[in-house]
Amino acid sequence: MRMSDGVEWAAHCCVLLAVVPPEHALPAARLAEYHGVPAAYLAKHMQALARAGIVETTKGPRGGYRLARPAEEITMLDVVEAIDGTEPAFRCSEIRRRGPAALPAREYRAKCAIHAAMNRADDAWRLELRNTTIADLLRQVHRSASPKGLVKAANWLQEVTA
Amino acid sequence: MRMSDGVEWAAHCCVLLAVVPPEHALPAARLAEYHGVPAAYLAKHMQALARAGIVETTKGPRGGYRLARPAEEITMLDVVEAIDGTEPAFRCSEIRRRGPAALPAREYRAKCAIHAAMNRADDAWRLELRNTTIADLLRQVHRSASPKGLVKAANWLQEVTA
DNA sequence: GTCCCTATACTCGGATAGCAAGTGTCCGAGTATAGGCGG
DNA sequence: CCGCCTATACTCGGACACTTGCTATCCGAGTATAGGGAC
Repeated sequence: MRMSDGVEWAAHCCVLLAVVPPEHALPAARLAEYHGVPAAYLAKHMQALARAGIVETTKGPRGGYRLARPAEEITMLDVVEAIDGTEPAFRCSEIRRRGPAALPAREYRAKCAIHAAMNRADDAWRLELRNTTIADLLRQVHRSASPKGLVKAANWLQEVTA
Repeated sequence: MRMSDGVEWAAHCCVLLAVVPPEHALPAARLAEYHGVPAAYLAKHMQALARAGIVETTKGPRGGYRLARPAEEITMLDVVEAIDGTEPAFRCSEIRRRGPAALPAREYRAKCAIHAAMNRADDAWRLELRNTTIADLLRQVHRSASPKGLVKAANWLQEVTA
């Protein structure tokens, strides 16, 4: 069970966009440059964020991406679901209804126990992701990152938004 | 992010094996027959369960699989990890260390915030799976399944273990 | 000097190849059993 | 009749094709800007 690498990229991009002044936008090429990832592929994932309403876009010169709402209101779950889809990892194929002990469909009123257990775990996972916002991540980075790194990042931002 | 279908199959097989008398064993072909799935492919997953020490095998006639320990001591997480692997779905590639704002490795003492958030969610997921045992599932099935189905399953079992 | 127009360059967006991992299958190694043979 | 031996058939186990979905890339559609020209 592997999560798409795009989730990591998208999350980092959201954190970076959260520190960009709202009147400015960052194009996909700059986001890719900052994170050292392929620009064309990152663009694909940014599209997914745009479709999900997490970021909004401006075309043309001085255009690019910006957060569509305050970082406090963007959860980790929003980002994960935008990139990876909203479907649970586990898909019950109802194999209990097959084979020699199968019964007519109406006899299966109760949910499959295994399916239910998987759903509980999935819910716990989603709850945890929902409890972390982009703003939380940003605070954490501000608190724990090396001062040198913050300065370097700020300088780079000022250069590209100039 | 898709989980292998084998997890569902393996879980159902464990539940079924939990009701087989300990002195009997069920070959992969019978397990596949009961669940209506391809025998050859199910065998592959049963091998994984055997490697993980969840089931033990007996070769030759009257051989097959049986649980290696009481159903109370086999968790859903055991089964999932046996089939799907123990690695977390999210893999941090440390892209924060790349690009124009990168620093020497020693500057990154704190864990990546995004990585940490993903790990928390992953831990919550695993905790929930660890809290459900095969015995729990079996009890749930006994309680909620249609009586007809239980009888039908019991008859089938008696036939193949005869 | 001011306004308008046009050409430009830059942006996103979706459609298109490539590849890795999961899916599905098969045949060979090993063993408990059942039957036959000898005592 | 009893015990041993052999052949058998049944089991798991790992090695081999195939398909789906993620990875990676490119080119076309649309737009804000900048520059030039007319007034």
